[in-house]
Amino acid sequence: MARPLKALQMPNLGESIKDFAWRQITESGASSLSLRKIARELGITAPAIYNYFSDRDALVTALIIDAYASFGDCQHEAKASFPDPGQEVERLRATGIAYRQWALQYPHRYLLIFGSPVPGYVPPMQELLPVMMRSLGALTGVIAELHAGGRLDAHGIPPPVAEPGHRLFTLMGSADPGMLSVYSVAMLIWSRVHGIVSLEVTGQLPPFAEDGEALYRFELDSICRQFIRPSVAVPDATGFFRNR
Amino acid sequence: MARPLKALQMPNLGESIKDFAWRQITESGASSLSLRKIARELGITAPAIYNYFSDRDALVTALIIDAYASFGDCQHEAKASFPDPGQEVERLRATGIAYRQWALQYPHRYLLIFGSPVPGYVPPMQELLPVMMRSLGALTGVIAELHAGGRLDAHGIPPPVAEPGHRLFTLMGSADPGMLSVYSVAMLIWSRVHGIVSLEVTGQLPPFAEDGEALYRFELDSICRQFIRPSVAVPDATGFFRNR
DNA sequence: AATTTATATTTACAGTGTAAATATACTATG
DNA sequence: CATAGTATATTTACACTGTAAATATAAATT
Repeated sequence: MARPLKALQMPNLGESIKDFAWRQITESGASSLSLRKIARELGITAPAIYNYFSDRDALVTALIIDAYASFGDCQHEAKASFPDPGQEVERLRATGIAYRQWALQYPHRYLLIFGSPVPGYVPPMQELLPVMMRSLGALTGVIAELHAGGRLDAHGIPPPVAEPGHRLFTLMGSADPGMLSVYSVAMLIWSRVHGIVSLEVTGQLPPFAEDGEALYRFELDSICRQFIRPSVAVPDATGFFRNR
Repeated sequence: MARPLKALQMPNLGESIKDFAWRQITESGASSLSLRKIARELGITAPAIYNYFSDRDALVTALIIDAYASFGDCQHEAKASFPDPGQEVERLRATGIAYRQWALQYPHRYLLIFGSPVPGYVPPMQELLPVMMRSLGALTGVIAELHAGGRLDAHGIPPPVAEPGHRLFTLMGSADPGMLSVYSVAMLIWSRVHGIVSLEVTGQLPPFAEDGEALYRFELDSICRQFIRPSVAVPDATGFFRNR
C-alpha cells in the first residue's frame, strides 16, 4: 500500500501531529519528543510527518508558537478583566498573577518557551518575534496605560538604545521616545516575574523556599510599590508625586 | 588488542573525559553532548567511558557539580573582596556583579546549571543540594551579616515554612527562627538576579532591550534600596530606621 | 483520459546510549 | 613463582533517533 483511501485518512493530520506531540511532551517532557513515536501512535510511518513539517525543528517551532498563543491569550484576558480607566493597578496585578498561574498550569508549555529543552533546537527568532511581542504586549500595554495616567514611576530607569523605526516603537504603538523608559520598566518587571516563576517551575525553589505563592505575592507587591505612584491628588508632606 | 599498556594509557582519563565534555559543550552546546564523540576524540571506544561514569547522566552530574564549584568559588571570592565590617552593602553588590559576570563568562556552565539542556537528564537533587547550598551560601551569608548589623529591611517578607532541624537552619548557620525571613530575602534577591541574567544569557533580552548591563545595575540598585536601611545614626525627619 | 500534485510507504544511512561478552594488563595472594 | 582476581579496555550487538531518496498510488487538475 502506498497511500490509504481518503475515507480512511485522518482528517487534519497536521493538527493531530501537534496534539500527539503535546501529549508526549506533557507525559515525558519536551526532551523526549520523537517523530517516530508520534507516527507510531498515529498509525503512520515517520517520514509521513515530513509532509506537514519540513523538520523536527519546524514541528517544535509550531508547538512554541501555539504555546505563545496560549500564553498571550492568558495575558491579554487577564489584562482585559480590569478594563475600566482607574483600574490600571489591578490590571497590572492581574497579568502578574496570570503569568504564574499559566506557568504552573502548563509547565511544559512554559519550559518549551523559556527553557531550552529540545536537544539541538535553536529558536528561529525572526519567526517567533511576532508571537513573543504579542504576549509581551499585554504587559507593555498596562505599563503604557499607567504612564498615560501619570501613575508610572520610571525615574532612574535606563532607556533602551533604539533609533527611530526600531521595533520597540511598533511594540509600544507610539513613536514617542519618552515611551522607551516605559518599555524598560516592562522588561524589568518581566525579568522579576520570570525569575521567580522559572525557579519555581524548574523545581529549584522548593528545596529552599516551599511556599512559592507567598513569595510571589510579596514580589508583585514590591513591584507595584516600586513602579506605581500613589493615586493622584494625594500629596504627601513634601510634595506631589514624590513617593520615593 | 584488549587493553593498552599502562605507559600508553592517558593519565587521569576520568578528568580528560570531563575536559573533552566541557570543550564539546562550549563548542556546540550542552544538548549535543555525545559519549561516542568524546571517546572518538580521546582515541578510545565509547563503552570505555563506563569505567569512569556509570551513566551519561552521571557524567552530566559531575559536570554540573564542577560548574557549581566554579560558580560558588566566584561568589565567595566576590564576597571576600569586601571583608571588613561596615562593607556589607559593597559586599552584596559585589556578589551581584559577580553573578552576572560569571554567567556571561561561562554561559554554557550557567545554562547547564540553570537551564534544562541535556535531553533526558533529570538532576539528582539529593546529590546536587550540597553544591547548590554552598554557592547560595555566599548570598545568604551577606544577607545574614546585613541582618546582624541591623541594616536589613525584611518587613513584610513571608518566612519559609520550616520546622526545627530543617536544612535551611544549617544553611543559615543558625537555629534562630527569626533568620528565616532573612533567608526569604536571599531567595527574592536570587530570583531577581537570576531572572534578568537568565533572560540575557538565553538571548531573550537582546531582541527587546540591548543594554543588559545598564538594566542590571539598575536592578542591583533597586534591590539595595528595597532591602537595605540607610546607615545607622542617620535619622530622617520622621524617625530612625524608617526608610519606607 | 492524461497529467500533475499530494500523500503515503519502503528502504536505507548515520548517528545515539548502553548492555553483554570477551580479552588483556596489572595487582595481590598462596 | 604461579595463579587468581581485578581493572580497563575492546568487540559486538540492540534498540533507538532524525531524515534523505526512491517509489507508489489516490485525488485533483487540465
